[in-house]
Amino acid sequence: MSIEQRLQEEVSQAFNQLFDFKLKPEEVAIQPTRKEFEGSHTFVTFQYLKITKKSPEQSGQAIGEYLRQHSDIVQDFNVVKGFLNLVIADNVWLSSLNDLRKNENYGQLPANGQKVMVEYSSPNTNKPLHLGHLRNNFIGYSVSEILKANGYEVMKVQIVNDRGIHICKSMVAYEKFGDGETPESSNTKGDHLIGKYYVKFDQEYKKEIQALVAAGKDSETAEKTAPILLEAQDTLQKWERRDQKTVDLWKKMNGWVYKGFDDTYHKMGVDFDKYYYESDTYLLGKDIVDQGLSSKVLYRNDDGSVWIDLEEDGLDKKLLLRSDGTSVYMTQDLGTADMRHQDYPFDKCIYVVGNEQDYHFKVLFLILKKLGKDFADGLHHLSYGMVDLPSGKMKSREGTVVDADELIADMLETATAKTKELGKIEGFTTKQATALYEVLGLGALKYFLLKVDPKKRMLFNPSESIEFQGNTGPFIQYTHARIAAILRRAKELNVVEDFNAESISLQSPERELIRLLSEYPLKVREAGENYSPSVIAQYVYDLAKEYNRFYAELSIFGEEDQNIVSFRVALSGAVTQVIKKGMTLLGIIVPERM
RNA sequence: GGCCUCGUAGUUCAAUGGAUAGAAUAGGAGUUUCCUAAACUCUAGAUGCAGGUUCGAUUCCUGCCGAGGCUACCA
Repeated sequence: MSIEQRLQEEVSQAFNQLFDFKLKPEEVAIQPTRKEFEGSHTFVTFQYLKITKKSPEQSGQAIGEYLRQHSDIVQDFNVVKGFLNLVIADNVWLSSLNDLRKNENYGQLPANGQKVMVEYSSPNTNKPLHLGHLRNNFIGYSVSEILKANGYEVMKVQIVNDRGIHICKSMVAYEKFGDGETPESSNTKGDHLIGKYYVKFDQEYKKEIQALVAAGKDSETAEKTAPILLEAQDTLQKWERRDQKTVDLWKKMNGWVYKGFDDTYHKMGVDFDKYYYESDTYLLGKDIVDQGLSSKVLYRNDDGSVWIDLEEDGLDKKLLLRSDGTSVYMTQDLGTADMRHQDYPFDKCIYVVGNEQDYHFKVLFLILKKLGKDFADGLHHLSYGMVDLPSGKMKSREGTVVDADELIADMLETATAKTKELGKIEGFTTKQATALYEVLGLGALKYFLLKVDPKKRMLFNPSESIEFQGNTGPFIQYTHARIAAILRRAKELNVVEDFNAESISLQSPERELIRLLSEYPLKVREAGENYSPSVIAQYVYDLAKEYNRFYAELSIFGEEDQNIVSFRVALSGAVTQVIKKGMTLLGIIVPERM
């Protein structure tokens, strides 16, 4: 049982004894004590005054007095206004350190028998990945790891948007201007090559529009009738008719893109258990629409189109089948959700998708619920905010995107330069040094994107956002490497990590470190409940920061008392383990030296 | 227009309705015969505006101002 839980029990007993009131232990609100007061746990009395029928101060005093006399773990207390600050005995801290040290699975909750599907990444195949995708992928991967730590069985999937007008645009431009170029012939990553033709399409399209306008057409007509656009639409129709030549080209070009994506995913350190392809799923959902019609959840218009009316729920009417009987995005998503639930009978399914689709998912989930799908309650849209640039939103057509591959390469370069400048790679082989640069560059990038609450929009300034000092990935990695050095030295000196708790009186950074360590499982749970890697990121930073304070203030091997040396080495070992676990949840590797 | 987010130090981010609103960075001042200075210490600096609910509001409610998003028989 954690210290917090024990306190809840004891406060509950105090209420029973002092005020003859049955307060459930889980209803006892304990919060961390602010730095400037003595103690580690604080019980706030205000909300219980109706029960105690005393002033805040008197209530705190009474409960504090009771705990000091009857509690096994409370050594002392003080009351400031209505806040009862509790001081936990050192031996309690020390034994809790020993408990968590011995627990290899510390922070890993037991399996809860529930299955979760996490969908993330899900790119279009007409252009390379960009900064927004990086945030998506890092969040998706990290949330999957966090859910595993919370006892879920996790299936990571993505649905590749491999068909549609966008890829046809690249295809048309490639046929017109490609001249047989391949990734090999031009030494270009496949996804970048396709992206090049997507941009080319847009340039030609704009030229044609201008020409048409110059010839006297109004701009709206020009936009709709530009020959190259008609060609793209024609290509889409040929694709849907399974025209062999079109399908062959489509396969070839998508193949190039997948190779490029795989390369980027590999560099990013993310992976998937299963891929879905929209070319396989875009026709799904019609049978669900039929069911919906017969159960009268949906209705058919005079022109034959099928709709659902969500106005009672404060939303609009939504189209589900066009008048010509073809489906729309929503239809396909209905079908896909149903199919995925059959593939993998999940209890929860998390869609990691940007917040511009908030409305879409609200509608999707509501329709599934109205159609009586029992899995609808387990669906969750993990809606994350856009990554903005100082110039505003990224727009691929305006060339203001930050390319994922380029950014990763930049990070590596910066990490390399920084490391060399600090002269930190003495004794490293070239291979080790390269590996370290990757770990640091990627760590900085991932931490930067994950430390912010996913829900919030965030700003990325290419020239100054990624730092290696302060609240950053490398700061935490550095702390880990420092501790690793301590542990290596301890091994050389044959320091045993077992210590005698009786004779140790804790210094404040030591007590604070153990307190932080004991919070870790709570943070894992909080991160899981909120689908928020940022909870872990902030926590690991706090832990690393506190360790550095400890490191600066107290000597480990300079201490004469060998028992204290053992204790400090043991504490360091526990800190490094938790840092590593936490960073692993974020998908960030921590180095042994740097 | 309607609907949904969001406004916190110069800047980028924190804060289950709790105490004197935390960090980082940029600024100022320091720390290395001592386990890695990518570190540590000190200093200065913020809740858009106006009301309301509450013992207590950055947090909840209303209005205003400002930023962004959604509002396709596109995906």
